[in-house]
Amino acid sequence: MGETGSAAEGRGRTRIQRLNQARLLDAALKVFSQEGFRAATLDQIAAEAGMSKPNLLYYFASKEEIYRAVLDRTLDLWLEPLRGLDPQGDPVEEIRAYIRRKLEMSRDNPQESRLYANEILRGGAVIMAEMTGPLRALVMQKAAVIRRWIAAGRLAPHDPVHLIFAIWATTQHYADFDAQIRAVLGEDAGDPIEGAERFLQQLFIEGLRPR
Amino acid sequence: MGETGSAAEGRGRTRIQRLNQARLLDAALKVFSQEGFRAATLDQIAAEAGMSKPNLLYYFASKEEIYRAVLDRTLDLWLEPLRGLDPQGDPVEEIRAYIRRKLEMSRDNPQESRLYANEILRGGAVIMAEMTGPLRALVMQKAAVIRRWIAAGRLAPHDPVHLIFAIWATTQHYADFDAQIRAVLGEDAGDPIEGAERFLQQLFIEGLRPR
DNA sequence: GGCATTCTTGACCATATGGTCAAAGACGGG
DNA sequence: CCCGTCTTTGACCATATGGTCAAGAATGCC
Repeated sequence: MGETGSAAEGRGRTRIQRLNQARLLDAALKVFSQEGFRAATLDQIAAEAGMSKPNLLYYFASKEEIYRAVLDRTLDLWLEPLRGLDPQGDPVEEIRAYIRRKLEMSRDNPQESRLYANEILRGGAVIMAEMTGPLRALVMQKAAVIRRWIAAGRLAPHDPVHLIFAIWATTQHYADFDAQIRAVLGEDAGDPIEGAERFLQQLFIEGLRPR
Repeated sequence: MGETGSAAEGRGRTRIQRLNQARLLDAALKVFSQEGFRAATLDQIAAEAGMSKPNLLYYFASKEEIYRAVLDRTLDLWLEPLRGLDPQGDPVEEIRAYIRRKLEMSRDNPQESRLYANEILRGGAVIMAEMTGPLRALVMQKAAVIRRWIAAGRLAPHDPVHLIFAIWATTQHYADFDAQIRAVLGEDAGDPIEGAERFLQQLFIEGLRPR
């Protein structure tokens, strides 16, 4: 008897299950990231995945379940760049590398970024537990690393948590506010993220004051 | 004969019209900013304004019309801080003041910020004209000012448009991602924006490199 | 105080949407 | 190639939602 897909992705038992769950999660990411939870419809997601709505509901028991599944799948990807901040590395170089990784993420996975933006704008009820749990813990851990760097005089004194917020804000901005950035920059201008990389590296390290 | 409110706000002819249109726009701001266009419902907005749905539709002919009215009303407010960047002022002090004004905006008008974030996440079709028109023009004008400051050696050389993006991103982040910020900081910590002000002023001006 | 105009809303409509169900169709081990 | 299991979907249901309408309630000018 089928436990009708109440388990998330990797747990599909048969080949067809794994394939279709993956197709559905991709489709759901696309739709949820553009529309947000409430405005997205199961018909849209099913159509995007090339199947019928009842078939979607065969794999995921409800709209909320597939939404949670997409969010879960994305969370790890989302924390990875910060995890890579190496306490043993050179502080300035580590921050540079973190900014670079986050910008790559905005370029290669803008949908994931918008999915989170949508969720958090709505209040983030669905992922509140991840935020006050693993996310908060990781931020605190890396903030401690940065504080040690500062204490050793290898970084100017700044609040490390707000520093992390600033890196999130500036890098994710290029995914979340893409429409505005293209409108302001004009269509002709090349990839905004290339300019962003140069600019952010310099701003974060050197600041605006002339020397 | 009633032209049934097809005009936006200030144009209400009678006292009751002005009052009710204002009440509806406030309610609409609240609901649209939290839910986004599609997920918001007219019933919600009407209830929030303390009246019936047909009465809402007496003042605004459709959901899209009240949505546009809210967006329009907010746009000016939104551009004001950048308009205040004074070409005659001291460059570092002007940037500082701009960051301060934008942070105040995030603290005092977070709903407006989220309204825009929602709209732009969806692709910004409704305000595309404002973005490629007035917004783009203002950004280009102020970018020219910043470029002159740089040419005069009064600011370190940076791409001025990306600088404006970075200020938008970091300051609006505290309104748009409020839920995440509070989750990471914990409930106890005071007003996040106070810490943000100190941090951003320092980051933008001095950067991270120790000296 | 009476009347035209402006406001307000209960009842209603068409459509969209999350979700159910039963029956048909594809798969795969024996 | 047969049969039990897994997939798939058309038809359907209850509810929500944007919007209409006609009639009643205020309002304000004369």
